[in-house]
Amino acid sequence: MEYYFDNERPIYLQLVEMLKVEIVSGRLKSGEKLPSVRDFAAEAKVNPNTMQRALAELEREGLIFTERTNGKYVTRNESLIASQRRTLAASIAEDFLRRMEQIGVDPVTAAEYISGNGHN
Amino acid sequence: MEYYFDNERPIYLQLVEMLKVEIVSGRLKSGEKLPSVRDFAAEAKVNPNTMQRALAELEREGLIFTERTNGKYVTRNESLIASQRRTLAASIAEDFLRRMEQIGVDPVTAAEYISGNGHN
Amino acid sequence: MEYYFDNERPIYLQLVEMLKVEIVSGRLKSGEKLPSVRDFAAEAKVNPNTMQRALAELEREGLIFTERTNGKYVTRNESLIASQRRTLAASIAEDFLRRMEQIGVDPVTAAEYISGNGHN
Amino acid sequence: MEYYFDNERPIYLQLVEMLKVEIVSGRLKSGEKLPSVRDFAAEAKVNPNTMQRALAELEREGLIFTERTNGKYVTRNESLIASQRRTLAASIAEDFLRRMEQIGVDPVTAAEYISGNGHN
DNA sequence: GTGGTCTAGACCACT
DNA sequence: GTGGTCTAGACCACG
Repeated sequence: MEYYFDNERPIYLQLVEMLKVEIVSGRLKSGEKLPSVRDFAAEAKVNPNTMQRALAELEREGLIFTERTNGKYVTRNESLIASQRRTLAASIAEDFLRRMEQIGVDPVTAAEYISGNGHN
Repeated sequence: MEYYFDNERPIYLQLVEMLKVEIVSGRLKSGEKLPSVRDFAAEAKVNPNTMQRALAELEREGLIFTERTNGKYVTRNESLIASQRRTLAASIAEDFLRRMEQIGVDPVTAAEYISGNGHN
Repeated sequence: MEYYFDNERPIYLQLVEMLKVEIVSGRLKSGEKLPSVRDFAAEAKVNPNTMQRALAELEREGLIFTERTNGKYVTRNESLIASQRRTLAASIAEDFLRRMEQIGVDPVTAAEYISGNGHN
Repeated sequence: MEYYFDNERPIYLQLVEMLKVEIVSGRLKSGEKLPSVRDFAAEAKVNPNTMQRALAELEREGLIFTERTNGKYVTRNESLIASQRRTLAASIAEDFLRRMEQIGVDPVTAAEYISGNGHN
């Protein structure tokens, strides 16, 4: 996994988003053990505290859990993962429609670009 | 119009994209005279050379034209603008599907998030 | 306000509890401006980051809110404060009954110590 | 039994309280022989002198007595134990009301949290 | 001056 | 070696 950060938003929030994508996509599997905070931070080239903060946020959302002194794991609650996927998908869809509206394309026409009917 | 740039890509290319959106959306109207390069650059807080480069690229694509000693104008070729809108829309749609695939949502399901049927 | 911390639990959590008590008791009034994070930290003799963490937690719970570049304020949502007071009271009551049970006093007898009937 | 001490108060006093709870709750039975001071101290992970001091205090209050060369025993005076239980219960009740007052809950409302009527 | 973020480095409990 | 916490100090955007 590649980590690119822009300077506009907090790194820890960008980490949260990227990790969330990894989880809901299944690339980080339900129940899978994560690297140690230190290793994970090194991999992403951020300070361990920053990674810790991101993981704490994911834990707060229930997507990962901690076994004390042992490590952190992706939640085994697959329905929660599915729910988060739907939420993410909805926000991606919203963003899509917003960008389409920005260039003067109404939602119905926008939908045609997805379902692949009668244009271009 | 707000101008935010990230450091990952050339600023002039980001300008090209933003200006293209302004044109195909109609916020910059067909035939409308643009501000002087100097003013335009000041408005976007970039170096005039950078703005010049972005406008040259738009001219190369036919979206604007120059009246020597007089200024630059948005093209009056509305079918070209429409064509560019379709191209932009197609790339936005492509990006949408790519992001959906990233999180494990197939195109058919993705389309339902747009047409608003049977998900969530 | 006096700040004493024990070493068994994180300082920031102890801060959260103490500040919550201040708010639900009304000593920190609804809508009242808090001291700056730095001043507040100095007053409590903790590192500003620690105070920041405690305040972030209170904000997450909705008990305080931030006006960017301006300061932090106690929520104006008085029903939320009342709700938190009930929650806190319930946990204090639970603790009371637990301690009474610890020394072999059943809940009914325990209640008499509160309502002040026929014992001692 | 678990022994946790905070650093704010003398350990021997904390021991006194914990042992008193054990006695009035009946987990240490009337007439029961206590472990040797040495063993008792080891169990609680404190210095034998500290344990000795705690037991001396309990003896002063009559809750335990010493058979010279033989060991220490919980008092057989059950009415004293019962009296101590009432005293302890009263102080727990007092603490409860104090904490409730701290958060702005008056005694009558506090009592309802115990009897379980008409709140929340 | 405000809050927010990030880094570096340390110490702790737990196993 | 693990996560958790704390401190110190720095930089940033915003107004």
